[in-house]
Amino acid sequence: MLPKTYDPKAVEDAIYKRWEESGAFRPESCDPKGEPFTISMPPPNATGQLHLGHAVMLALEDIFIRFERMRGKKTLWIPGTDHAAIATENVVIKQLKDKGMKDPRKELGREKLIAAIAEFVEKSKATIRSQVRKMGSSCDWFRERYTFEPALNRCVNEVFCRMYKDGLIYRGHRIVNWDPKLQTTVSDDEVEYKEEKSAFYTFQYGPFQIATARPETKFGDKYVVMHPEDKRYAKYKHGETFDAEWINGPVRATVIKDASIDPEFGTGVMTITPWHDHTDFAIAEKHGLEKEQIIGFDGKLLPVAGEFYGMKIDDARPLIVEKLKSKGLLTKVDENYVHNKAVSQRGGGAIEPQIKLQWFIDVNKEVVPWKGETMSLKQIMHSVVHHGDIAIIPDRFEKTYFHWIDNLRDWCISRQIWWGHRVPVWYKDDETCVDPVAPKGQGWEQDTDTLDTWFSSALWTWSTLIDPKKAADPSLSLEEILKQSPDFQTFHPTSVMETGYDILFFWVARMILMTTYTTGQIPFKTVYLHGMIRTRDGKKMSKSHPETMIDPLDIIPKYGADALRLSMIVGQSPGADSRLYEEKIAGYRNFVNKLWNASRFVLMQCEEAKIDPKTITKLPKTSELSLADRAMLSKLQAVTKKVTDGLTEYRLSEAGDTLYSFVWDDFCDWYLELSKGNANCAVLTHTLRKILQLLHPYCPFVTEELWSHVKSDDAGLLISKSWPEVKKELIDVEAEEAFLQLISVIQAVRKIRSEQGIEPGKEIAAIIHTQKWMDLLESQEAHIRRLGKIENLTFETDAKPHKNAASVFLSDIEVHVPLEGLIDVVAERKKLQKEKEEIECFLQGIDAKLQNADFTAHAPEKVIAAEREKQKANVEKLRKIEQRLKMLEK
RNA sequence: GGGCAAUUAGCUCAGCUGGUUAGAGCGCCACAUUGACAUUGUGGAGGUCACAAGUUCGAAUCUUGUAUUGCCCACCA
Repeated sequence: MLPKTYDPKAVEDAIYKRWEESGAFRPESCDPKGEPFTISMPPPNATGQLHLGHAVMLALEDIFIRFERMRGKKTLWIPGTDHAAIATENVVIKQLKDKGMKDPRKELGREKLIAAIAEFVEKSKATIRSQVRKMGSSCDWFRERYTFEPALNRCVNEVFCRMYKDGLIYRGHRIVNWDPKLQTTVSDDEVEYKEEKSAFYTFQYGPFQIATARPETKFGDKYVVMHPEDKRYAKYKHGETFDAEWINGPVRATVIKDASIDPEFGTGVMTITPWHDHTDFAIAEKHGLEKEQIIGFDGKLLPVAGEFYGMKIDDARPLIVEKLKSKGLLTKVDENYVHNKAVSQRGGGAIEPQIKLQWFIDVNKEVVPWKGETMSLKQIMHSVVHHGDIAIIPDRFEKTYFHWIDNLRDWCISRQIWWGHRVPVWYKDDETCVDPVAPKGQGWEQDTDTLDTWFSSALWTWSTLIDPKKAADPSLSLEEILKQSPDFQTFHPTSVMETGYDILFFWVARMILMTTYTTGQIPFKTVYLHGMIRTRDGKKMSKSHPETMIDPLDIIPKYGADALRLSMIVGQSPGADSRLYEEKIAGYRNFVNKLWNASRFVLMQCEEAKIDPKTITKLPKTSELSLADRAMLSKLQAVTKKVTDGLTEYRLSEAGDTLYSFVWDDFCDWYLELSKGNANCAVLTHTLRKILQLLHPYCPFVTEELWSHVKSDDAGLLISKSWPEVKKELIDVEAEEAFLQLISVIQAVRKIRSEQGIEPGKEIAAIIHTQKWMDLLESQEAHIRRLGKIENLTFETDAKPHKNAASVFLSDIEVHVPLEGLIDVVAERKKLQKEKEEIECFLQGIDAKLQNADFTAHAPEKVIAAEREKQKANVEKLRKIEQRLKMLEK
């Protein structure tokens, strides 16, 4: 016999092991003729622990996969981890520093640091693997991949070189986002803007007033820019020069007219610092102006700063202002100026724009063949979503996606860190060699930069499907490797890419870019974006506030993986943030336990009837079924359809919610209750089995465990069981309707009990006046007695009023419970009066509606018919209430 | 500055293309309790569906505007 309470801790790990050993996670175990269904798991960063974001991702993808697997598709879910270049290098460097090392990069050197990181990553991968298992993820571990493995490196190198040859990758001096703290460039998407209040200074610069928040960049300024239409400065001509006294003495400056200047802002004139500002750089490029570096890559001022040379910019700023002030050049200070400061998403330090020799991907060059046209990478990215090759759920993100593409600049892909795929370019004297493998001969030095981690992640959907052995064969081209990799041929393009909306640009867009370019295929057909999980107050969970964090690893032992999964999926709509807190998880834990006990009940009924549930293989004939049986089986068909449709259309929350209320409200609260006394074990078992099947994608552990107790002998694991089909012959609308009537009678009796304050346990009698439901109710007498706790039950067709009886009027039935002088006539009258008024008011509304010619002309017949029904039922009810009131008058 | 979303019960949220007297979970109140389940059951209280105007026979649902909140993008020297 099952224990009274479900204990997930006791069974989850063993069940997972059984699944894994059965081979059920592998596509090889599926029907070979099944249509492929593939998901590439977004690889968690190999930096440590899984968090709730991963848990959501794993739960959603596991639901997709389990559902499609049960539906007979050849499903493949590839797990993996990401080497997460900057993030991982940071973590390890920090760890080494905590151990007392001052500058790990210098002290260890490239080789040793990489070895240290690799060691850390291996440990971290092991942790992640076990955590992914804890969530119940049914992914194919034999195909686990890693973004920094040799096969991936091969792909990265091949793609890089091909893009270089196509002119899509170039090296150039361009303004980039420099992170002085991490000593590397970062891409535009890795820069965040934080609001900051700072002083805003206005200085005298020759005849002009110029405003700036960053006086420390102004040493090299020798251009003043203004709008060509600005009348205030009409007398100055473009290209004209003037002399000005400046920080370190006199300078000669040139006037530049450019329409990008906002005449309304500040004084309408500014000086520019092309080396350290994106906008200024663009102006300088346009007019062919000189550029000069002011701030070094270490964040300190260069010799151009004169006496301030070598100072950190933050320290120098007040001194520079002081100096200009003493020279009488400071004309105004606004202390409350609010502007956005660029900070590094990774390191958190200030970002300093710098001009640097870097590698870029050109997103505008139209050289890529796509569907018979030659397009730029930007255009392809736009096209595949625009033409519906790729659908984004929810679709509003398509707009965001297009907007991002429109604003996309060339992607800076080189990084000055050591952990990552190294740029496959070699230099020797003046020669440059771009090739996947190192050139032969002495003296070649490989480029010291590594690639943006998203460069390799962008290849994820297809690089994980290539055969690593083929990838190791240098004689094969990338095309040949793809052609000779059966997994790639079978499983690509993948079916669904499920990930958080926060990496739509970082990752999803880049996969589209790189995969269409490399393979000529889209990477996936559907993008499903989930929202962020927030705290109860709607705040972000952050590491800096540990009390706000919910750690899946704390939750799983306490509530079970199933409860956690449900709490993150039900009530959550795609793309929308949701809040998670323990009470919610506990609620689903209760649900899982309810299911457990319902199964226990079924098993007990079978035991009592001396029927082994494992021998039950089919349902009894319809003629042998009770009303409740037929109603239940009928309802089960509707639920099966709704859940199947919901899962097919990615409405997971709705389908989950349907199951939740079906199990709790219909199956447990009514069907099981009605089964007490005369249980039909075959129907009970059948229904429970179907429920377990339908719920399996949502809560795989508990359903698998229960399945082992109720399945038929020849059935294997639930994970490999086929998905329930809708059986039309079991749909029985009449039974469902009759069942509702039965329930309302029982509820009516309960209500009277409650309203009249009838003592608990005290048996009462009820008289039921029926019209058309007479036969039904008589046949259900035992149920009504038991569930309504009624001693005597009388059915009458003529509506003779009973004096000392409380009444409830249903549309077709009225129920009276005779009370021995207990009835409070005044209260009863008041209640009925109120009810009467309500019905009258309601009937007036319906009358008006039905009288309205426009309504009868426009409304669909179904709606009109429903209104008529309502009217009839309520008129009848009203009549009864009036009769009853008259009687009470006496 | 541009864009996207949200606003429904004390809290967290459903409510699909307009059509029963607007729902659920948690919380709250009352009652129940030996045998599936206290991780329970029954009953109940609680809502001018943010506001305003419009379209319609009919609006939580569609349109427009307003307010509040959140997010994304751009960025101003």
